[in-house]
Amino acid sequence: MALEHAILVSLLEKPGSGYELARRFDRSIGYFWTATHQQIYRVLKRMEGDGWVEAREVAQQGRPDKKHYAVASAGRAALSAWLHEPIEPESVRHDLAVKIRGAAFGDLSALLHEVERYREVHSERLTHYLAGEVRDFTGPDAPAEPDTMQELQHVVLRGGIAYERMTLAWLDDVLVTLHRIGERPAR
Amino acid sequence: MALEHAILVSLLEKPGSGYELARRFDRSIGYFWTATHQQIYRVLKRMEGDGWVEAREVAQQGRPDKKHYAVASAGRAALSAWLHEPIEPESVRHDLAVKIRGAAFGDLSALLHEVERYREVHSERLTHYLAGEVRDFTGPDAPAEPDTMQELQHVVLRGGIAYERMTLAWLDDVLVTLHRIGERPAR
DNA sequence: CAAAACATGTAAGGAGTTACATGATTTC
DNA sequence: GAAATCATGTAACTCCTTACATGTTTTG
Repeated sequence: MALEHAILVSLLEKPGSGYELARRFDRSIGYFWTATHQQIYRVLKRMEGDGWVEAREVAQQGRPDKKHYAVASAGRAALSAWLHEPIEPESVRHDLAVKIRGAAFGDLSALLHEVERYREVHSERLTHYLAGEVRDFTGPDAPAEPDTMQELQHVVLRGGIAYERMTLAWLDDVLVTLHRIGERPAR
Repeated sequence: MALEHAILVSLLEKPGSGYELARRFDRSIGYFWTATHQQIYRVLKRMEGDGWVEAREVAQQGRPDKKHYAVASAGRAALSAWLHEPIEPESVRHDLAVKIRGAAFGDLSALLHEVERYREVHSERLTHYLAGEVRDFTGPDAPAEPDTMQELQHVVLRGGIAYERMTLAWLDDVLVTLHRIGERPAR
């Protein structure tokens, strides 16, 4: 389980409300750990009960009150303990791979559409990541001498970029393979 | 949800018992969809109730009886329907990325060990995949003219190989970044 | 003789998803 | 006037993990 820890990291990078966290999980940290607002509010409440985070109610005019969360010392300790704990590299769940092998017993053209759709999604993600890299790390507005936090954020982003590029190349391989199967005489 | 569908694909490739399926989920299909035997027995029972698979009890001497499962026509139809259904590319859960960003607020040397451990695991997986590729697809014992099922299995395996290579290169990038951070003067 | 392989399950709990609920303000 | 944004929650359900349970045979 790492949602608690992802929240701790995000709050250490910048304190904020559950709502703000939920939005960060739609970008930034959400690129490698997803969570919905329902999950976040539930876990945040538990973390507050455990003393990992501290909430401060902020009254706002015209808007609902919000709870501003910051990491408490017990939260920092919990994060540190987790960093020392060895974790098994996560198990993979890759629907498309199942679909590809399933297509041998079904409809190859349905698979073709699905692969093309995946290609578009991953292509957009890559564009998005590359834009973020320029904005935050390599462009003219980026810090000339990044600190540790920024260096680490950047290397994680480079991982996302490498993943998307690899995936696009593989999806092309899948498309070529599907065409080859489609063109040859049935055996 | 795709465990049902992964089971259908595996049983179409080769019928077998729940126990045999569980072992396949430790290799082969398990490379991109994991499941424990508890999950498999439970889902298999539900699938039998839904008429997706048919079981035949096989008495054995010296061993517990086993149930030999094969896909029924309703199962084939369900798989085909799923192949036509567009699926969102899966959401990512990457513990190590969370740990890397968390290391900015914790212990960089703990992270270093963890990255090296990951490197070993992925290196072993790559070796294992490559051996499987030679055995089943490119070596002298492999079929000269692969059928559709084998072509598709091969392209999925190539995806796994590409993933492991990309991951190893990225982990090296992470190691280099960590060394650079460690060597420079603190800011 | 111990451990691994064969074979199938139950039970409890934690994690994640989907739907429902409310209500003001700002933007198009 | 509708839709999106801000802000927080509950409830029900499915899914997944971990631990427990049983008993034989083959292999080292």
